[in-house]
Amino acid sequence: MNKYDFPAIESRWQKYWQEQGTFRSVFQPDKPKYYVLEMFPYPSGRIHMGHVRNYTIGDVVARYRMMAGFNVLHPMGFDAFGQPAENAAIKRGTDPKAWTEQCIGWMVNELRRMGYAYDWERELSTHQPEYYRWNQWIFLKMFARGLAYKKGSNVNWCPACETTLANEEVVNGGCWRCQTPVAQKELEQWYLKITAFQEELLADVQELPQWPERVISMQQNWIGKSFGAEIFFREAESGSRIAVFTTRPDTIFGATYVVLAPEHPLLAALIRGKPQEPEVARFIKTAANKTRVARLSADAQKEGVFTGAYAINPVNNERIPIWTADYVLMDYGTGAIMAVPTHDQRDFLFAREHRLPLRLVIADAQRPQLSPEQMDCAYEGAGKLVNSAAFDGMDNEPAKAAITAWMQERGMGREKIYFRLRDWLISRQRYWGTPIPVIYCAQCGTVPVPESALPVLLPPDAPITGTGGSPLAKVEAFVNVACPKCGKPARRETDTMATFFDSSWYFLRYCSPRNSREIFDRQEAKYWMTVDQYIGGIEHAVLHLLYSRFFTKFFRSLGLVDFKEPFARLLTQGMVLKDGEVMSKSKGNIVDPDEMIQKYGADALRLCILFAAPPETEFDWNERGMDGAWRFLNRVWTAVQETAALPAGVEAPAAVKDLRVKTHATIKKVGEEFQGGFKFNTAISAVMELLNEISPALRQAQEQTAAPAALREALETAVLLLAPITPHICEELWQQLGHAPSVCRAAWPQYDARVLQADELTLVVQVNGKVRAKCIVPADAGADDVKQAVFADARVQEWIAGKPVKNVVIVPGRLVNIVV
RNA sequence: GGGCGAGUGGUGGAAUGGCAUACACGAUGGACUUAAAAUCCAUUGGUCUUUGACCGUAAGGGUUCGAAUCCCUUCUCGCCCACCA
Repeated sequence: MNKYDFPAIESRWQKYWQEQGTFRSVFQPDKPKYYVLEMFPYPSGRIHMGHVRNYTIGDVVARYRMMAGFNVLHPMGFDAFGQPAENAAIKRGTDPKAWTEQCIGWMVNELRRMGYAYDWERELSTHQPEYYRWNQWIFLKMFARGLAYKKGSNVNWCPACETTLANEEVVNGGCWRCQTPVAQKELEQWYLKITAFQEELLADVQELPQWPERVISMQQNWIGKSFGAEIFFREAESGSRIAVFTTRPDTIFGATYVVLAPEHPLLAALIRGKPQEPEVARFIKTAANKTRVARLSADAQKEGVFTGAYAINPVNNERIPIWTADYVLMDYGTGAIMAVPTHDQRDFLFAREHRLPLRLVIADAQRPQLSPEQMDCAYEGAGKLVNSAAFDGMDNEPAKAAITAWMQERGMGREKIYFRLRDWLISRQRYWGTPIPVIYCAQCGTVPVPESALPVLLPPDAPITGTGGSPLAKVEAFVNVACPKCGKPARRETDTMATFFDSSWYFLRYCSPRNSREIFDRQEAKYWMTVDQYIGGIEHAVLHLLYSRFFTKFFRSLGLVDFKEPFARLLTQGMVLKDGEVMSKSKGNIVDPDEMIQKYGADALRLCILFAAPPETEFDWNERGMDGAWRFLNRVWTAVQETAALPAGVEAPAAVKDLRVKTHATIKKVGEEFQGGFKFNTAISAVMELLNEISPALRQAQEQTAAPAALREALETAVLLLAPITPHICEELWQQLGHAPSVCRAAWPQYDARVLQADELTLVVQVNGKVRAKCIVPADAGADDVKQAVFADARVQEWIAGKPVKNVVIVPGRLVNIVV
């Protein structure tokens, strides 16, 4: 029997789908919808195995939903702005736009060769003015509400990319793109006030039960809400207020010194004229020059110096020294802490190094005799308060609130909540991005570009060198503009937006991608949104996925949408590794999907990548899996050919009963996985098992030169169940089995519960928990019948011979355990 | 340092309180072939006194009639966060 000719079959059906518009999705408000979305790619020019895995998972879900009768939206587009296009421009002198569009062209071709069921009519690319004008529109809406603002601050700076970075883009102290250690730089930049939504972003994770726990906890961690107290110390000489933030107000009586961050604004005044001034000034300078990584690295010594000044602890009027140390950060809390070395490990280490005093205020019930001198680490556990005046003897947990309330009454402090989340820095000193629609006028100040003047087009002729600041600043025709307010000469903002801005709302644009009047059609968005199933890499857990939630909440505040969360259900697929490592050009270990398509076909690649492991698990690429997938598809192919060659036979109920049971059990299993279990590997193995039962049935049919109906049913079922996974070969086989195309329009098979209802069951019989026999009983046998049948078994008798039966445990339909 | 997750044949993995190792890969043997490839068939956790028994899911303990699965202790690996007060 001939092997199936995948190059011909795959291109034939790809052409058919394109010509027929099989995957075009149309707004039909009365039809149940299903929106499947995979995170859109950066157009690097080539798809890699990670893309293949991501998009194949999405494609199976989309195709399954189509067959199950849903109106499916399954779009694809390109996250086209970004640095690689500029780097290509610098390296090869190409135009970023031309380079990007060429890459998009290549990728579209590769995606088509994989047979993905995308509605290509909805394709969008973020570098098109028709798209990015809405970025600018969103920016203006935020600006009008004070949610986009410019401020001078110490910002993350990547020296290699020569641009600023958002906090979320700093990974392990390095640039997320090139790993270069991030420096700090004082710059005036544009921010989006994501913190305005911090409470909602935190609370609404409750609305995301279908998200992986891991992503939820990463977001919670990132937003970082801490409950505590702000306590007002006073400087002993001047009486100026030093606010500290603590989550442990219960330890206030144990504070033995205060530490200010080196950048703390009060510091200069504190040291002025004191003998410590030069040393402290030197320390401040050194700290400022350290990179964030060096300063925050866990094993770095806690460095600090005494300022010469003292603070008064409001609760007991104690005079304690003020230090400055680089373990205190200006950008969290108040930039100042009260140090309680007995109950905070960092303070403990610092106090020991600098011989600062310790006082125990929480008793450790395990070690009641413990004195501060004996401690070799801080006691951070619970206990009763000691050395804490009126609060002695109170449990420390209730003491937190009690002390805070007590301080609040006396004006010594107040309850306070701090978040770790910072506003989102979006200015980038790069060319290939959305121009920020703002004009600076000497007279009118910062003036937003009027909506009617959008889009602010990216000029095509900027000099891209990778150095020397924003390329747009060098384009006179772009920079020089009349002030929209007063008409006098003014200058445009020359920074562009971070590209994560572009991807924070693209899922809404897909609902009406050609709408030129508004950002999206509200009716269509209301119909299609929310995204029912979103699929992408875990690396976006606190980047794209947080920003998209933020934008959605902003749109809701504008009344543009009426839902809280954009992605109802999220699947984070694992990485595809090669020899235990991430595939990368520099390691030279890239497996090219195109090569696999040429050698084995797109269907085999799709099957292989889904069968290798459950979708969340990372797995190591192995080409042997391709052989296995190819072999399986050929077995299916051959089985259909051979069955089609046989005349239809008479049903022989007894002989084919098992095959029918298997067929319907497989429908049940595969349907469950496609609906949400998403263990495609076991769904595929279920179909393989079905084929393993089809093979002997087929051989028997060939001997009798007639194909029983159950055999046909089993084969047709296998083709339908495989159709979402390996669509090309299934289209071909579906036709060969005598059906009109397309298999995508065929109804998803339903299992018949009556077929699965067996009249006889095989029970496992255990004696003392060990399997000793198997016993066939009628399905409707009662406990007594089962006992009788089991005890009648000769092997069971052998094992219980002469021993008194203590207990018999019966698990209906499964097992009997006899305890002797 | 904190949090989360994982550890099962030669390999990827299945089983999430009820037959451990489904399905596949690899390996071995056989059929077909002049030969090879492909295909098909069989075997494939370990040990032993091999028609069968015992052992076996990182290690040890516990709960249970019954544990890979639940609980405790330990070890190893992975990921995330991390002087966040």
